[in-house]
Amino acid sequence: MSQTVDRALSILPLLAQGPADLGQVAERLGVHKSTALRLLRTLHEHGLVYRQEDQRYRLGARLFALAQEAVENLDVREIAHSHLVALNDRCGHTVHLAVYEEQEVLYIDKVESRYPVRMYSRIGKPVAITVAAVAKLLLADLTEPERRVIAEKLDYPMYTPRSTPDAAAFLKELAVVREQGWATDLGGHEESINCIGAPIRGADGRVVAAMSVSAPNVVVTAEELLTLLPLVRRTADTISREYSGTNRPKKV
Amino acid sequence: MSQTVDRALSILPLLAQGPADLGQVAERLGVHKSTALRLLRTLHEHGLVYRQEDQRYRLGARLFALAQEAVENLDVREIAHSHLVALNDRCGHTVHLAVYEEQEVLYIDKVESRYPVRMYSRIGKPVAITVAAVAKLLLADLTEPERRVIAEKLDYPMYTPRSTPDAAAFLKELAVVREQGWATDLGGHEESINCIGAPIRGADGRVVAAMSVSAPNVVVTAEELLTLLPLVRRTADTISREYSGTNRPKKV
DNA sequence: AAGTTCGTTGCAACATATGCAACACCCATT
DNA sequence: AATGGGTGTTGCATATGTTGCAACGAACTT
Repeated sequence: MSQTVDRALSILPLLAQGPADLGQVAERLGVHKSTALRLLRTLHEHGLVYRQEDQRYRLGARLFALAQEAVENLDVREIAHSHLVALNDRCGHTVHLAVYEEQEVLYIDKVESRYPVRMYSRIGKPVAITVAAVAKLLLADLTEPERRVIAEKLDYPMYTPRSTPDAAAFLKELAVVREQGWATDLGGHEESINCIGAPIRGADGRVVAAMSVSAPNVVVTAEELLTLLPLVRRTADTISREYSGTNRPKKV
Repeated sequence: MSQTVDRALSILPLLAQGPADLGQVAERLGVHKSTALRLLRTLHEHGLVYRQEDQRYRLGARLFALAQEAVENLDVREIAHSHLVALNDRCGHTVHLAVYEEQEVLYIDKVESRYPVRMYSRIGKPVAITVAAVAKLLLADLTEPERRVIAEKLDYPMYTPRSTPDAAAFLKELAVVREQGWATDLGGHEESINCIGAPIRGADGRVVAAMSVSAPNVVVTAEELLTLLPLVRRTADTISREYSGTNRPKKV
Protein backbone atom coordinates (compact mmCIF):
# COMPACT_ATOMS: atom_id res chain seq x y z
CA MET A 1 0.00 0.00 0.00
CA SER A 2 0.99 3.53 -0.52
CA GLN A 3 1.71 5.61 2.52
CA THR A 4 1.13 8.93 0.83
CA VAL A 5 -2.20 7.93 -0.60
CA ASP A 6 -3.15 6.32 2.65
CA ARG A 7 -2.56 9.56 4.50
CA ALA A 8 -4.36 11.62 1.91
CA LEU A 9 -7.41 9.42 2.03
CA SER A 10 -7.47 9.50 5.79
CA ILE A 11 -8.23 13.18 5.48
CA LEU A 12 -11.61 12.52 3.90
CA PRO A 13 -13.44 10.87 6.79
CA LEU A 14 -11.85 13.45 9.01
CA LEU A 15 -13.37 16.26 7.01
CA ALA A 16 -16.67 14.46 6.72
CA GLN A 17 -17.23 15.27 10.37
CA GLY A 18 -16.92 18.93 9.64
CA PRO A 19 -14.55 21.58 8.31
CA ALA A 20 -11.03 21.72 9.69
CA ASP A 21 -8.05 23.98 9.19
CA LEU A 22 -4.57 22.98 8.14
CA GLY A 23 -3.24 22.67 11.66
CA GLN A 24 -6.01 20.39 12.77
CA VAL A 25 -5.62 18.17 9.76
CA ALA A 26 -1.86 17.92 10.26
CA GLU A 27 -2.28 17.11 13.91
CA ARG A 28 -4.95 14.47 13.49
CA LEU A 29 -2.91 12.94 10.71
CA GLY A 30 0.27 13.01 12.75
CA VAL A 31 2.33 14.70 10.05
CA HIS A 32 4.01 18.02 9.51
CA LYS A 33 1.86 20.91 8.42
CA SER A 34 3.68 21.21 5.13
CA THR A 35 2.94 17.60 4.38
CA ALA A 36 -0.72 18.02 5.18
CA LEU A 37 -0.80 21.11 2.99
CA ARG A 38 0.49 19.26 -0.02
CA LEU A 39 -1.94 16.42 0.47
CA LEU A 40 -4.83 18.82 0.82
CA ARG A 41 -3.72 20.64 -2.29
CA THR A 42 -3.77 17.46 -4.28
CA LEU A 43 -7.19 16.55 -2.96
CA HIS A 44 -8.31 20.04 -3.81
CA GLU A 45 -7.11 19.77 -7.38
CA HIS A 46 -9.29 16.76 -7.79
CA GLY A 47 -12.23 18.58 -6.31
CA LEU A 48 -12.58 16.19 -3.40
CA VAL A 49 -11.82 18.91 -0.96
CA TYR A 50 -13.02 22.47 -0.96
CA ARG A 51 -11.53 25.46 0.70
CA GLN A 52 -14.13 27.71 2.17
CA GLU A 53 -13.81 31.42 2.67
CA ASP A 54 -12.49 31.09 6.18
CA GLN A 55 -9.63 29.02 4.73
CA ARG A 56 -10.84 25.85 6.36
CA TYR A 57 -11.21 22.73 4.32
CA ARG A 58 -14.27 20.61 3.86
CA LEU A 59 -15.31 17.87 1.46
CA GLY A 60 -15.81 19.05 -2.07
CA ALA A 61 -18.45 18.92 -4.71
CA ARG A 62 -16.84 16.33 -6.93
CA LEU A 63 -17.28 13.79 -4.21
CA PHE A 64 -21.04 14.05 -4.64
CA ALA A 65 -20.81 13.98 -8.36
CA LEU A 66 -18.66 10.86 -8.21
CA ALA A 67 -20.97 9.09 -5.81
CA GLN A 68 -23.87 10.07 -7.98
CA GLU A 69 -22.31 8.79 -11.17
CA ALA A 70 -21.23 5.60 -9.52
CA VAL A 71 -24.65 4.77 -8.19
CA GLU A 72 -26.24 5.43 -11.53
CA ASN A 73 -23.89 3.03 -13.21
CA LEU A 74 -24.67 0.08 -11.00
CA ASP A 75 -26.05 -2.70 -13.14
CA VAL A 76 -28.65 -3.89 -10.68
CA ARG A 77 -29.95 -0.43 -10.17
CA GLU A 78 -30.32 0.22 -13.86
CA ILE A 79 -32.24 -2.96 -14.38
CA ALA A 80 -34.35 -2.67 -11.28
CA HIS A 81 -35.34 0.95 -11.52
CA SER A 82 -38.25 0.72 -13.91
CA HIS A 83 -39.68 -2.23 -11.98
CA LEU A 84 -39.47 -0.28 -8.74
CA VAL A 85 -41.34 2.59 -10.32
CA ALA A 86 -43.98 0.22 -11.63
CA LEU A 87 -44.37 -1.31 -8.20
CA ASN A 88 -44.74 2.14 -6.68
CA ASP A 89 -47.40 2.93 -9.25
CA ARG A 90 -49.38 -0.07 -8.19
CA CYS A 91 -49.15 0.24 -4.43
CA GLY A 92 -48.24 3.86 -3.87
CA HIS A 93 -45.75 3.23 -1.10
CA THR A 94 -42.08 4.01 -0.78
CA VAL A 95 -39.86 1.47 -2.55
CA HIS A 96 -36.22 0.93 -1.68
CA LEU A 97 -33.35 -0.90 -3.31
CA ALA A 98 -30.23 -1.73 -1.32
CA VAL A 99 -26.95 -3.60 -1.67
CA TYR A 100 -24.46 -5.08 0.73
CA GLU A 101 -20.83 -4.18 0.45
CA GLU A 102 -17.95 -4.69 2.82
CA GLN A 103 -19.94 -4.94 6.00
CA GLU A 104 -22.29 -2.15 5.07
CA VAL A 105 -25.76 -2.04 3.63
CA LEU A 106 -26.80 0.97 1.68
CA TYR A 107 -29.70 2.27 -0.32
CA ILE A 108 -28.96 2.69 -3.97
CA ASP A 109 -32.42 3.61 -5.16
CA LYS A 110 -35.65 4.88 -3.77
CA VAL A 111 -39.05 5.70 -5.19
CA GLU A 112 -40.97 8.03 -2.95
CA SER A 113 -44.36 7.27 -1.55
CA ARG A 114 -47.38 8.89 -3.09
CA TYR A 115 -48.69 9.59 0.38
CA PRO A 116 -47.75 12.74 2.21
CA VAL A 117 -46.18 10.88 5.13
CA ARG A 118 -42.64 10.19 4.14
CA MET A 119 -39.86 8.11 5.51
CA TYR A 120 -36.51 9.53 6.26
CA SER A 121 -33.98 7.77 4.15
CA ARG A 122 -31.70 8.77 1.42
CA ILE A 123 -29.74 7.20 -1.33
CA GLY A 124 -26.22 6.52 -0.16
CA LYS A 125 -27.24 6.59 3.44
CA PRO A 126 -26.15 3.55 5.40
CA VAL A 127 -29.16 1.47 6.35
CA ALA A 128 -30.19 0.71 9.92
CA ILE A 129 -28.55 -2.65 9.50
CA THR A 130 -29.98 -4.53 12.47
CA VAL A 131 -33.63 -3.88 11.72
CA ALA A 132 -34.22 -3.00 8.07
CA ALA A 133 -35.87 -5.68 5.96
CA VAL A 134 -33.37 -5.17 3.15
CA ALA A 135 -30.44 -5.53 5.52
CA LYS A 136 -31.80 -8.81 6.85
CA LEU A 137 -32.17 -10.13 3.33
CA LEU A 138 -28.66 -9.19 2.30
CA LEU A 139 -26.99 -10.49 5.43
CA ALA A 140 -29.06 -13.66 5.51
CA ASP A 141 -27.38 -14.72 2.29
CA LEU A 142 -23.87 -14.64 3.71
CA THR A 143 -22.26 -17.82 4.97
CA GLU A 144 -22.90 -18.81 8.54
CA PRO A 145 -19.44 -17.78 9.85
CA GLU A 146 -19.67 -14.45 8.04
CA ARG A 147 -23.04 -13.76 9.55
CA ARG A 148 -21.77 -14.56 13.01
CA VAL A 149 -18.74 -12.33 12.69
CA ILE A 150 -20.84 -9.40 11.55
CA ALA A 151 -23.59 -9.98 14.08
CA GLU A 152 -21.02 -9.86 16.86
CA LYS A 153 -19.49 -6.68 15.59
CA LEU A 154 -22.71 -4.73 15.28
CA ASP A 155 -24.32 -2.36 17.70
CA TYR A 156 -27.96 -2.96 18.44
CA PRO A 157 -29.55 0.41 18.99
CA MET A 158 -33.10 0.20 20.32
CA TYR A 159 -34.78 2.56 17.92
CA THR A 160 -38.07 1.22 19.24
CA PRO A 161 -39.10 -1.54 21.65
CA ARG A 162 -39.41 -3.80 18.63
CA SER A 163 -35.84 -3.31 17.42
CA THR A 164 -33.57 -6.33 17.27
CA PRO A 165 -32.01 -6.35 20.74
CA ASP A 166 -28.81 -8.35 20.32
CA ALA A 167 -26.64 -10.58 18.17
CA ALA A 168 -28.43 -13.77 19.15
CA ALA A 169 -31.84 -12.42 18.18
CA PHE A 170 -30.41 -11.04 14.98
CA LEU A 171 -28.86 -14.32 13.91
CA LYS A 172 -32.11 -16.09 14.66
CA GLU A 173 -33.99 -13.57 12.56
CA LEU A 174 -31.49 -14.01 9.72
CA ALA A 175 -32.06 -17.75 9.82
CA VAL A 176 -35.79 -17.23 9.49
CA VAL A 177 -35.35 -14.81 6.62
CA ARG A 178 -32.96 -17.15 4.88
CA GLU A 179 -35.47 -19.92 5.22
CA GLN A 180 -38.56 -18.11 4.04
CA GLY A 181 -37.01 -15.97 1.34
CA TRP A 182 -38.49 -12.67 2.42
CA ALA A 183 -38.21 -10.30 5.34
CA THR A 184 -40.10 -7.73 7.31
CA ASP A 185 -39.42 -4.85 9.59
CA LEU A 186 -42.48 -4.23 11.70
CA GLY A 187 -41.89 -1.02 13.57
CA GLY A 188 -38.31 -1.92 14.37
CA HIS A 189 -36.82 1.27 13.04
CA GLU A 190 -39.62 3.75 13.46
CA GLU A 191 -42.55 2.87 15.62
CA SER A 192 -45.16 3.57 13.01
CA ILE A 193 -43.47 2.24 9.90
CA ASN A 194 -43.58 -1.29 8.52
CA CYS A 195 -41.62 -2.77 5.65
CA ILE A 196 -41.67 -5.96 3.66
CA GLY A 197 -38.80 -6.97 1.44
CA ALA A 198 -37.61 -9.59 -1.03
CA PRO A 199 -34.18 -10.54 -2.38
CA ILE A 200 -32.86 -10.08 -5.90
CA ARG A 201 -30.59 -12.89 -6.96
CA GLY A 202 -27.88 -13.25 -9.58
CA ALA A 203 -27.55 -16.15 -11.95
CA ASP A 204 -25.60 -18.12 -9.37
CA GLY A 205 -28.41 -17.75 -6.85
CA ARG A 206 -26.55 -15.36 -4.59
CA VAL A 207 -28.40 -12.33 -3.34
CA VAL A 208 -27.05 -9.26 -5.12
CA ALA A 209 -29.56 -6.72 -3.87
CA ALA A 210 -32.73 -6.44 -1.86
CA MET A 211 -35.85 -4.39 -2.30
CA SER A 212 -38.56 -3.36 0.11
CA VAL A 213 -41.87 -1.57 0.36
CA SER A 214 -42.40 0.69 3.35
CA ALA A 215 -45.58 2.22 4.64
CA PRO A 216 -46.65 3.96 7.82
CA ASN A 217 -49.37 2.54 10.05
CA VAL A 218 -51.58 5.50 9.39
CA VAL A 219 -51.88 4.49 5.76
CA VAL A 220 -52.06 0.70 5.94
CA THR A 221 -51.83 -1.75 8.80
CA ALA A 222 -49.08 -4.33 8.92
CA GLU A 223 -51.59 -7.00 7.90
CA GLU A 224 -52.65 -5.05 4.84
CA LEU A 225 -49.04 -4.43 3.93
CA LEU A 226 -48.37 -8.15 4.09
CA THR A 227 -50.98 -8.77 1.42
CA LEU A 228 -48.55 -7.03 -0.94
CA LEU A 229 -45.92 -9.66 -0.29
CA PRO A 230 -46.67 -11.77 -3.36
CA LEU A 231 -46.46 -8.69 -5.55
CA VAL A 232 -43.16 -7.64 -4.03
CA ARG A 233 -41.71 -11.11 -4.41
CA ARG A 234 -42.86 -11.34 -8.00
CA THR A 235 -41.23 -8.01 -8.76
CA ALA A 236 -37.98 -9.11 -7.14
CA ASP A 237 -38.04 -12.34 -9.12
CA THR A 238 -38.62 -10.49 -12.35
CA ILE A 239 -35.65 -8.27 -11.66
CA SER A 240 -33.58 -11.32 -10.71
CA ARG A 241 -34.33 -12.98 -14.01
CA GLU A 242 -33.53 -9.90 -16.01
CA TYR A 243 -30.34 -9.34 -14.07
CA SER A 244 -29.24 -12.93 -14.50
CA GLY A 245 -29.76 -12.57 -18.20
CA THR A 246 -27.17 -9.83 -18.48
CA ASN A 247 -24.75 -11.27 -15.97
CA ARG A 248 -23.98 -14.78 -17.03
CA PRO A 249 -23.17 -17.30 -14.32
CA LYS A 250 -19.64 -16.98 -13.00
CA LYS A 251 -17.34 -19.73 -14.01
CA VAL A 252 -15.74 -20.46 -10.68
CA MET B 1 1.36 18.36 -5.10
CA SER B 2 1.83 14.71 -4.61
CA GLN B 3 2.26 12.53 -7.65
CA THR B 4 1.21 9.33 -5.96
CA VAL B 5 -1.95 10.78 -4.57
CA ASP B 6 -2.63 12.50 -7.84
CA ARG B 7 -2.49 9.20 -9.67
CA ALA B 8 -4.59 7.44 -7.09
CA LEU B 9 -7.29 10.07 -7.25
CA SER B 10 -7.31 9.99 -11.02
CA ILE B 11 -8.60 6.47 -10.73
CA LEU B 12 -11.87 7.60 -9.18
CA PRO B 13 -13.39 9.51 -12.10
CA LEU B 14 -12.16 6.73 -14.31
CA LEU B 15 -14.11 4.16 -12.34
CA ALA B 16 -17.11 6.43 -12.11
CA GLN B 17 -17.71 5.71 -15.76
CA GLY B 18 -17.97 2.04 -15.03
CA PRO B 19 -16.04 -0.92 -13.68
CA ALA B 20 -12.55 -1.56 -15.00
CA ASP B 21 -9.94 -4.25 -14.50
CA LEU B 22 -6.37 -3.77 -13.39
CA GLY B 23 -4.95 -3.64 -16.89
CA GLN B 24 -7.36 -0.96 -18.02
CA VAL B 25 -6.68 1.16 -14.99
CA ALA B 26 -2.92 0.87 -15.43
CA GLU B 27 -3.15 1.74 -19.09
CA ARG B 28 -5.42 4.75 -18.68
CA LEU B 29 -3.21 5.94 -15.86
CA GLY B 30 -0.05 5.43 -17.86
CA VAL B 31 1.68 3.42 -15.15
CA HIS B 32 2.87 -0.10 -14.62
CA LYS B 33 0.30 -2.67 -13.57
CA SER B 34 2.00 -3.24 -10.25
CA THR B 35 1.78 0.44 -9.47
CA ALA B 36 -1.88 0.57 -10.34
CA LEU B 37 -2.46 -2.48 -8.19
CA ARG B 38 -0.95 -0.84 -5.14
CA LEU B 39 -2.91 2.33 -5.65
CA LEU B 40 -6.13 0.39 -6.04
CA ARG B 41 -5.33 -1.58 -2.94
CA THR B 42 -4.93 1.58 -0.93
CA LEU B 43 -8.17 2.97 -2.28
CA HIS B 44 -9.78 -0.31 -1.47
CA GLU B 45 -8.61 -0.22 2.12
CA HIS B 46 -10.35 3.08 2.52
CA GLY B 47 -13.49 1.70 0.98
CA LEU B 48 -13.47 4.13 -1.91
CA VAL B 49 -13.08 1.30 -4.36
CA TYR B 50 -14.78 -2.05 -4.39
CA ARG B 51 -13.74 -5.22 -6.03
CA GLN B 52 -16.60 -7.06 -7.54
CA GLU B 53 -16.82 -10.78 -8.05
CA ASP B 54 -15.42 -10.64 -11.55
CA GLN B 55 -12.30 -9.01 -10.08
CA ARG B 56 -13.01 -5.68 -11.70
CA TYR B 57 -12.95 -2.55 -9.65
CA ARG B 58 -15.68 -0.01 -9.21
CA LEU B 59 -16.36 2.85 -6.83
CA GLY B 60 -17.08 1.77 -3.30
CA ALA B 61 -19.69 2.28 -0.67
CA ARG B 62 -17.75 4.59 1.57
CA LEU B 63 -17.82 7.19 -1.15
CA PHE B 64 -21.56 7.48 -0.72
CA ALA B 65 -21.35 7.51 3.01
CA LEU B 66 -18.76 10.27 2.88
CA ALA B 67 -20.77 12.38 0.50
CA GLN B 68 -23.81 11.82 2.64
CA GLU B 69 -22.12 12.83 5.86
CA ALA B 70 -20.56 15.85 4.24
CA VAL B 71 -23.78 17.18 2.87
CA GLU B 72 -25.51 16.78 6.20
CA ASN B 73 -22.85 18.79 7.91
CA LEU B 74 -23.13 21.83 5.69
CA ASP B 75 -24.07 24.79 7.85
CA VAL B 76 -26.47 26.34 5.38
CA ARG B 77 -28.27 23.10 4.88
CA GLU B 78 -28.72 22.52 8.56
CA ILE B 79 -30.16 25.95 9.10
CA ALA B 80 -32.28 25.97 5.98
CA HIS B 81 -33.79 22.53 6.23
CA SER B 82 -36.65 23.19 8.62
CA HIS B 83 -37.62 26.29 6.68
CA LEU B 84 -37.70 24.34 3.45
CA VAL B 85 -39.96 21.76 5.01
CA ALA B 86 -42.24 24.50 6.33
CA LEU B 87 -42.40 26.05 2.88
CA ASN B 88 -43.25 22.70 1.37
CA ASP B 89 -46.01 22.30 3.94
CA ARG B 90 -47.54 25.57 2.87
CA CYS B 91 -47.34 25.22 -0.89
CA GLY B 92 -46.97 21.49 -1.43
CA HIS B 93 -44.40 21.75 -4.20
CA THR B 94 -40.88 20.45 -4.51
CA VAL B 95 -38.34 22.65 -2.75
CA HIS B 96 -34.63 22.63 -3.61
CA LEU B 97 -31.54 24.04 -1.98
CA ALA B 98 -28.34 24.42 -3.98
CA VAL B 99 -24.83 25.81 -3.63
CA TYR B 100 -22.14 26.91 -6.03
CA GLU B 101 -18.67 25.49 -5.76
CA GLU B 102 -15.77 25.60 -8.14
CA GLN B 103 -17.69 26.10 -11.33
CA GLU B 104 -20.41 23.69 -10.40
CA VAL B 105 -23.85 24.06 -8.94
CA LEU B 106 -25.33 21.23 -6.98
CA TYR B 107 -28.38 20.38 -4.98
CA ILE B 108 -27.71 19.87 -1.31
CA ASP B 109 -31.26 19.46 -0.13
CA LYS B 110 -34.65 18.67 -1.51
CA VAL B 111 -38.13 18.33 -0.10
CA GLU B 112 -40.38 16.33 -2.36
CA SER B 113 -43.62 17.55 -3.75
CA ARG B 114 -46.86 16.39 -2.20
CA TYR B 115 -48.24 15.87 -5.66
CA PRO B 116 -47.75 12.64 -7.50
CA VAL B 117 -45.93 14.25 -10.41
CA ARG B 118 -42.33 14.44 -9.41
CA MET B 119 -39.28 16.06 -10.79
CA TYR B 120 -36.17 14.16 -11.53
CA SER B 121 -33.42 15.56 -9.43
CA ARG B 122 -31.29 14.22 -6.69
CA ILE B 123 -29.12 15.52 -3.95
CA GLY B 124 -25.55 15.70 -5.10
CA LYS B 125 -26.56 15.75 -8.69
CA PRO B 126 -25.06 18.60 -10.69
CA VAL B 127 -27.74 21.08 -11.65
CA ALA B 128 -28.64 22.00 -15.22
CA ILE B 129 -26.54 25.08 -14.80
CA THR B 130 -27.66 27.14 -17.76
CA VAL B 131 -31.37 27.01 -17.02
CA ALA B 132 -32.09 26.23 -13.37
CA ALA B 133 -33.34 29.11 -11.26
CA VAL B 134 -30.94 28.26 -8.46
CA ALA B 135 -27.99 28.19 -10.82
CA LYS B 136 -28.85 31.63 -12.15
CA LEU B 137 -29.04 33.00 -8.64
CA LEU B 138 -25.72 31.56 -7.60
CA LEU B 139 -23.86 32.60 -10.74
CA ALA B 140 -25.44 36.04 -10.83
CA ASP B 141 -23.65 36.86 -7.61
CA LEU B 142 -20.18 36.27 -9.02
CA THR B 143 -18.12 39.19 -10.28
CA GLU B 144 -18.61 40.25 -13.87
CA PRO B 145 -15.34 38.74 -15.17
CA GLU B 146 -16.02 35.48 -13.36
CA ARG B 147 -19.47 35.28 -14.86
CA ARG B 148 -18.09 35.89 -18.33
CA VAL B 149 -15.42 33.25 -18.00
CA ILE B 150 -17.92 30.66 -16.86
CA ALA B 151 -20.57 31.63 -19.39
CA GLU B 152 -18.03 31.12 -22.17
CA LYS B 153 -16.97 27.77 -20.89
CA LEU B 154 -20.44 26.28 -20.58
CA ASP B 155 -22.38 24.18 -23.00
CA TYR B 156 -25.89 25.28 -23.75
CA PRO B 157 -27.96 22.16 -24.27
CA MET B 158 -31.43 22.91 -25.63
CA TYR B 159 -33.43 20.79 -23.22
CA THR B 160 -36.51 22.60 -24.55
CA PRO B 161 -37.10 25.47 -26.96
CA ARG B 162 -37.08 27.76 -23.95
CA SER B 163 -33.63 26.77 -22.73
CA THR B 164 -30.95 29.42 -22.58
CA PRO B 165 -29.40 29.23 -26.05
CA ASP B 166 -25.96 30.75 -25.64
CA ALA B 167 -23.49 32.65 -23.48
CA ALA B 168 -24.80 36.08 -24.47
CA ALA B 169 -28.36 35.21 -23.50
CA PHE B 170 -27.15 33.65 -20.30
CA LEU B 171 -25.15 36.68 -19.23
CA LYS B 172 -28.09 38.88 -19.97
CA GLU B 173 -30.32 36.67 -17.87
CA LEU B 174 -27.81 36.73 -15.03
CA ALA B 175 -27.82 40.53 -15.13
CA VAL B 176 -31.59 40.54 -14.81
CA VAL B 177 -31.50 38.08 -11.94
CA ARG B 178 -28.79 40.06 -10.19
CA GLU B 179 -30.88 43.19 -10.52
CA GLN B 180 -34.22 41.81 -9.37
CA GLY B 181 -32.96 39.49 -6.65
CA TRP B 182 -34.92 36.44 -7.72
CA ALA B 183 -34.99 34.04 -10.63
CA THR B 184 -37.24 31.77 -12.62
CA ASP B 185 -36.97 28.82 -14.89
CA LEU B 186 -40.07 28.64 -17.01
CA GLY B 187 -39.95 25.37 -18.89
CA GLY B 188 -36.28 25.78 -19.68
CA HIS B 189 -35.26 22.38 -18.36
CA GLU B 190 -38.39 20.33 -18.76
CA GLU B 191 -41.16 21.63 -20.91
CA SER B 192 -43.85 21.31 -18.31
CA ILE B 193 -41.99 22.37 -15.19
CA ASN B 194 -41.59 25.88 -13.84
CA CYS B 195 -39.45 27.09 -10.96
CA ILE B 196 -39.04 30.23 -8.97
CA GLY B 197 -36.06 30.83 -6.74
CA ALA B 198 -34.51 33.24 -4.29
CA PRO B 199 -30.98 33.71 -2.93
CA ILE B 200 -29.74 33.04 0.59
CA ARG B 201 -27.09 35.52 1.65
CA GLY B 202 -24.38 35.48 4.27
CA ALA B 203 -23.63 38.33 6.65
CA ASP B 204 -21.43 40.00 4.06
CA GLY B 205 -24.24 40.04 1.54
CA ARG B 206 -22.75 37.40 -0.71
CA VAL B 207 -24.99 34.65 -1.98
CA VAL B 208 -24.11 31.42 -0.18
CA ALA B 209 -26.96 29.26 -1.43
CA ALA B 210 -30.14 29.44 -3.44
CA MET B 211 -33.52 27.86 -3.01
CA SER B 212 -36.35 27.23 -5.39
CA VAL B 213 -39.87 25.94 -5.66
CA SER B 214 -40.72 23.77 -8.66
CA ALA B 215 -44.10 22.71 -9.95
CA PRO B 216 -45.40 21.15 -13.13
CA ASN B 217 -47.86 22.95 -15.37
CA VAL B 218 -50.48 20.34 -14.70
CA VAL B 219 -50.65 21.40 -11.06
CA VAL B 220 -50.27 25.16 -11.26
CA THR B 221 -49.68 27.55 -14.13
CA ALA B 222 -46.59 29.69 -14.25
CA GLU B 223 -48.66 32.70 -13.22
CA GLU B 224 -50.01 30.94 -10.18
CA LEU B 225 -46.56 29.81 -9.25
CA LEU B 226 -45.33 33.38 -9.40
CA THR B 227 -47.82 34.39 -6.74
CA LEU B 228 -45.70 32.31 -4.38
CA LEU B 229 -42.71 34.53 -5.03
CA PRO B 230 -43.15 36.75 -1.95
CA LEU B 231 -43.39 33.66 0.22
CA VAL B 232 -40.27 32.14 -1.28
CA ARG B 233 -38.33 35.37 -0.91
CA ARG B 234 -39.44 35.76 2.68
CA THR B 235 -38.32 32.23 3.44
CA ALA B 236 -34.95 32.85 1.83
CA ASP B 237 -34.52 36.05 3.80
CA THR B 238 -35.38 34.32 7.04
CA ILE B 239 -32.76 31.69 6.34
CA SER B 240 -30.27 34.40 5.41
CA ARG B 241 -30.77 36.17 8.69
CA GLU B 242 -30.42 33.01 10.69
CA TYR B 243 -27.34 31.97 8.77
CA SER B 244 -25.74 35.39 9.19
CA GLY B 245 -26.32 35.12 12.89
CA THR B 246 -24.18 32.02 13.17
CA ASN B 247 -21.58 33.11 10.66
CA ARG B 248 -20.31 36.49 11.74
CA PRO B 249 -19.18 38.91 9.04
CA LYS B 250 -15.73 38.11 7.72
CA LYS B 251 -13.09 40.54 8.76
CA VAL B 252 -11.30 41.03 5.49
C1' DA C 1 4.28 48.55 17.06
C1' DA C 2 5.27 44.19 18.84
C1' DG C 3 3.51 39.56 19.33
C1' DT C 4 0.75 35.46 17.97
C1' DT C 5 -1.13 32.42 14.97
C1' DC C 6 -1.68 30.44 10.69
C1' DG C 7 -0.45 29.27 5.87
C1' DT C 8 3.33 28.94 2.65
C1' DT C 9 8.01 27.98 0.32
C1' DG C 10 12.92 25.97 -0.60
C1' DC C 11 15.83 22.57 0.42
C1' DA C 12 18.61 18.49 1.75
C1' DA C 13 18.05 13.74 3.52
C1' DC C 14 15.84 9.96 3.33
C1' DA C 15 12.05 7.00 2.92
C1' DT C 16 8.97 5.38 -0.53
C1' DA C 17 6.98 4.52 -4.71
C1' DT C 18 8.36 2.82 -9.09
C1' DG C 19 9.06 -0.47 -13.06
C1' DC C 20 11.03 -4.67 -14.10
C1' DA C 21 11.03 -9.50 -14.45
C1' DA C 22 9.52 -13.67 -12.77
C1' DC C 23 5.79 -16.18 -10.87
C1' DA C 24 1.08 -18.04 -10.11
C1' DC C 25 -3.30 -18.69 -11.63
C1' DC C 26 -7.42 -19.37 -14.52
C1' DC C 27 -9.56 -20.28 -18.80
C1' DA C 28 -9.57 -21.59 -23.69
C1' DT C 29 -7.66 -24.14 -27.15
C1' DT C 30 -5.59 -28.13 -29.39
C1' DA D 1 -3.64 -33.68 -20.94
C1' DA D 2 -0.75 -30.41 -22.37
C1' DT D 3 0.02 -25.81 -24.22
C1' DG D 4 -0.57 -20.99 -24.55
C1' DG D 5 -2.54 -16.41 -23.79
C1' DG D 6 -4.60 -13.78 -20.52
C1' DT D 7 -5.03 -12.26 -15.93
C1' DG D 8 -3.38 -10.60 -11.14
C1' DT D 9 0.50 -10.88 -7.85
C1' DT D 10 5.23 -10.65 -5.44
C1' DG D 11 10.37 -9.31 -4.44
C1' DC D 12 13.72 -6.35 -5.34
C1' DA D 13 17.19 -2.57 -6.63
C1' DT D 14 17.07 2.00 -8.27
C1' DA D 15 16.10 6.73 -8.03
C1' DT D 16 12.30 9.46 -7.73
C1' DG D 17 9.23 11.74 -5.00
C1' DT D 18 7.93 12.78 -0.39
C1' DT D 19 9.14 14.26 4.11
C1' DG D 20 10.14 17.47 8.05
C1' DC D 21 12.71 21.30 9.08
C1' DA D 22 13.44 26.09 9.46
C1' DA D 23 12.65 30.44 7.83
C1' DC D 24 9.40 33.61 5.72
C1' DG D 25 5.07 36.20 5.14
C1' DA D 26 0.52 37.70 6.07
C1' DA D 27 -3.32 38.65 8.85
C1' DC D 28 -5.19 39.47 13.16
C1' DT D 29 -4.72 40.74 18.47
C1' DT D 30 -2.89 43.02 22.22
